[in-house]
Amino acid sequence: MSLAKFRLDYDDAMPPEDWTDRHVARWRDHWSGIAYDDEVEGIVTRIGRIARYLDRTVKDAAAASDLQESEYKTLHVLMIRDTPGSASPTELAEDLRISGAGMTGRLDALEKKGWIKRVSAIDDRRRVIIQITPKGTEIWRGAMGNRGTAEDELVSSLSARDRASLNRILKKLTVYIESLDT
Amino acid sequence: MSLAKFRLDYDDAMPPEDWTDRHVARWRDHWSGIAYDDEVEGIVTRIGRIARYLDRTVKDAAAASDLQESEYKTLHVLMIRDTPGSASPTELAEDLRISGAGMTGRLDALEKKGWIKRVSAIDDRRRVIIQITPKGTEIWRGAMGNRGTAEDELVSSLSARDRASLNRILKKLTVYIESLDT
DNA sequence: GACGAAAGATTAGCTAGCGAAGTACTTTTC
DNA sequence: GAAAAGTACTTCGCTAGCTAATCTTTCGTC
Repeated sequence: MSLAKFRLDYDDAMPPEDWTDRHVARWRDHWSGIAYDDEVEGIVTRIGRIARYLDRTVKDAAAASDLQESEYKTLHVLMIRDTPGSASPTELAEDLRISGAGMTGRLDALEKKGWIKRVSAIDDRRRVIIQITPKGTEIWRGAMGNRGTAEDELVSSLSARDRASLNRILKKLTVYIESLDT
Repeated sequence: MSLAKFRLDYDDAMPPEDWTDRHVARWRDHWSGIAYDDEVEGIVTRIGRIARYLDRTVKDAAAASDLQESEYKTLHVLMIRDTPGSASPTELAEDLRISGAGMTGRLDALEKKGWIKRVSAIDDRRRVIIQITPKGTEIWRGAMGNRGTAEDELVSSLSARDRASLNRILKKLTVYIESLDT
């Protein structure tokens, strides 16, 4: 009980100043005529900075396995689906939010390295099925390991209680966002 | 008091299922041999998705003022500094995290449109000073207005209490991240 | 105070990804 | 059952941004 109380106090203490605090303080005054809210700006800016950090960790994890970020991400979306390691170029392009033309380029490179292969679908010969190879699976798994570490370390700088709160509140935001696009 | 209690209950209620929940459920099993934590994955994935949504709102805000995202962002970093509307190409390139060469290209385009001008520094003639023009300021302010709206709407889907908690917890993460890079 | 090193910006050549057009199939429609 | 419309992927030409090289000016030091 007193432990719980201690935890509460500990969690609720405001952390020291960060880059965003300085940014907000500097910018508060320059928005004359435009609606401005410190708290909104703080949340939005911090989410942006955290996301950028996470992107960087993905890039580093890829580099540690001698992969380009785009190569890692392509293998990744190929693996994290209902049918792991198997998908059409169109599906992958949608997941990666790149064009079909861009996808062809990426797949060409991956195929040349022997990490995926193209097989044509028997039932519909317009379609191509991308299949990850054992070599591709192995290299993806390697990068995956490095990546987890950095994410775990970031999140473990929070108490269990903060982790749960954060997840809950973030989910409110994603639920809102997902309710927007029909 | 009873209102406060109600709010507490309301805030703490788990929101409905989102994309990330489905993603986590689907992927929990496929990580055999790799450390995996639902909560970490949830936080990381949600932050990524929210950041992407925010990026999209910036892009839309820019488009609504007939600006390319890169044009808006360039004007933006030029405006949000200690000396608003005035900076060197190198400083801008650092803020935008693009190369010097890329910066030259962007500035060429903005100068042609009459939104910035290059003046050379009197004290150090290697340096070029980028100055925003009144026309540039006006177009930036326009895009700025649209942008705030979407961000405000997103954040206002949270209670005041959740907003404060979120900001506090995010700040712990940014403090951690900023402690990493020396 | 001269000359090599450094700094700031630009130019040159390259690459990834884009949109639009093209190719090869499949489905719909009359 | 053949023409028209639609779908899946690839090719083509272009653009933005990258690295490396260059040009101009300034700084440091002997």
